[in-house]
Amino acid sequence: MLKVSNKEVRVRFAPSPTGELHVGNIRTALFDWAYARHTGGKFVFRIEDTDTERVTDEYIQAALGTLRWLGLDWDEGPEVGGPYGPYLQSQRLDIYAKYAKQFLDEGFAYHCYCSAEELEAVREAQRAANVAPGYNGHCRNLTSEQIAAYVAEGRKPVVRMLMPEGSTTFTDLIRGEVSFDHNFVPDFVLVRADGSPLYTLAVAVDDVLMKITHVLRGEDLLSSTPRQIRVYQAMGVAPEDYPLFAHLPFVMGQDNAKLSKRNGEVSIAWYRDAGYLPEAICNYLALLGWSPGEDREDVTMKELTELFTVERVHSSPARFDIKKLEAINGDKIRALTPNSFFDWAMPFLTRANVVTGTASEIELVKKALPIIQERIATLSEIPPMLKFLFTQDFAVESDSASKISDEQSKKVLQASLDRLAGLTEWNHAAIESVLRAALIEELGLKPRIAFGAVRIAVTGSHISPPLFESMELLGAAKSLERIKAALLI
RNA sequence: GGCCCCGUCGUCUAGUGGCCUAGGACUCUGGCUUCUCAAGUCAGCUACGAGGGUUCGAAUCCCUUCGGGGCUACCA
Repeated sequence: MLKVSNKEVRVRFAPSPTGELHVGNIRTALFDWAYARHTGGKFVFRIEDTDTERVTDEYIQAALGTLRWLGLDWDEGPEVGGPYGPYLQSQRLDIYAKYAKQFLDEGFAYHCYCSAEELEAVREAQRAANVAPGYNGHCRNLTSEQIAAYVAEGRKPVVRMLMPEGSTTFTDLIRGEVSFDHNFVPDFVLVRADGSPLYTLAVAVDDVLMKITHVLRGEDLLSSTPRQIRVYQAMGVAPEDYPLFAHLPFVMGQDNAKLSKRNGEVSIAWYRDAGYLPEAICNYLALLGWSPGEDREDVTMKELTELFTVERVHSSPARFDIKKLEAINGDKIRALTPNSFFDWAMPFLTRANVVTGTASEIELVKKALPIIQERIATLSEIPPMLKFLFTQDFAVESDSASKISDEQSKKVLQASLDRLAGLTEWNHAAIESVLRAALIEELGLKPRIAFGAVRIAVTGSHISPPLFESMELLGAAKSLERIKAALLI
């Protein structure tokens, strides 16, 4: 039975930045963060960079930037420090070395001189014999003569943990009791031949030293848990002080399985550049493997911290569906205040070279944003939608041009031009009223036909923000000029 | 192959023995609204993987089976 503890909750997110963080990583980070905030505990951010071959400083920086952008603030970790630092494993090598030596001295681990080739041969044989694969314990009880011989050969040993007979059983907060027979948990390597530590050592040592109380991580680490627990035992940690484990279900790609570049495994930076809001990404990701219940789906970051519990995380994997993310993003955009929508929009407009940022442009942007706020799902749709208001070299889109080259369109445009030219007050209500009179009543046309032609002439496309508002914002001079020009198409 | 995890509409999920002729959301289809596109709104399609039990009663408990996934590294 789980013991109720009144210790302060300490949760860690400990990625190994061998690439940019993707939605799966972030979902884990989000749950870690939400759980820490929900319980009033600490959110610890640790970098697992023991794999020096694959982890790069660039990826580490990107990881920090991603969490910050998403609003997942950490209480301890890189840049902010904390009482149990350093929080980069590459800076804790002496600590791991100390424990490795201690395990060796106390008989929990031993030197293994087997070469990669020998190990591979053993695995081959095991596969062929159809028995459980894993280290065969060859170096467990080497005599001093054997050791001397290996050393003489120039072999450098790894440090290998000795898994005793028996089994390891623990209670996963999401999956219940899980048990592994040690026959299927072979002796594992703690320290490489070059003296550098492996994840298996570092993760367990750090979780203990950093006083981590809850380990919420991906399901792929479920089967490494017995190894981690063995390290706790070697460290002399009492069972009641082991962290509690909760293995989160996978986030999988659109179609079948595994996240890939094609479906979801793209960096969060990609989503940022594509115009997704942090709140939307977090809200959507929160729904992958968790739900607030009561037919609710829309949650703010604050609500997430209030509602999130591991009890409501379920055990089956979830498919990443960008369509739903998009829908949620649209909802979040619509919920933005005018000021904050403006703040989000400007970088997209400048990056797309639609505006440069002059005072007059900003004024126009502020007037234009309200008419498009409810018609977009991502911020990247803003530039193409507002381009017609700012462009210096206006031209009707080629596929729309053909729709206004017929006789009827010419009549519509000419009539519009005549009436609009006489307009003394240039505002959307006035524009609408004269155009309705001229096109709908006098020419007897259907609104969609009549206004469609004007829309193409003025905005350059058959899809645009509301026509009359668009014309008001464009101004009389440009609007008339464009209609005139369209007459010549 | 072995070990471990998982299995409700196409997708995310609600559901912890009777409230379930299974609810919500996204997608899709159709309608309304309508100056286009959206938004809004109404309706529709579609699910408890299968087979056995237990029980008055099962999506919910048990067993088997099938299917999916993970691990099986001097990666994490």
